[in-house]
Amino acid sequence: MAKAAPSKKQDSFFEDVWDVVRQIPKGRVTSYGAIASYLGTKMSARMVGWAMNAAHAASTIPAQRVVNRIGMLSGKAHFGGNRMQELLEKDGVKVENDKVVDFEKIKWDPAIELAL
DNA sequence: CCCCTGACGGGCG
DNA sequence: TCGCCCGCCAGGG
Repeated sequence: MAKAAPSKKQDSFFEDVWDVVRQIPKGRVTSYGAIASYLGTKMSARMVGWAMNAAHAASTIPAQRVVNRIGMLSGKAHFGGNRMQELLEKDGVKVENDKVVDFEKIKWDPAIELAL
């Protein structure tokens, strides 16, 4: 329906966040802050989490690969039960006590990986 | 229009 | 080293 919008204004950085999350390789994880920093909103990691909330509704977004800075499955509750952990383990990511094992080792930083 | 909450992060005590 | 508080941005009541 021809919304005739002069410019979509990128639909906010939400799509940008999803695009980054979609590029996260299997077996790798990243943090909200890393994505926020890559987008330039490093001070507002919360917004990344907010985008994830919308991403969950859209599906097709491996939001389970996005955890907080300590590698804890902070958004696990939003997946329902231990769905997030199961998805991560299926990706080859070991999770223990709601936390990613060797998080620092498998951490995927978009500011570095996508900088290439 | 004002107030509160939220999947975070960093600083200070 | 652990714990508490403030800051950012946007949506909902």
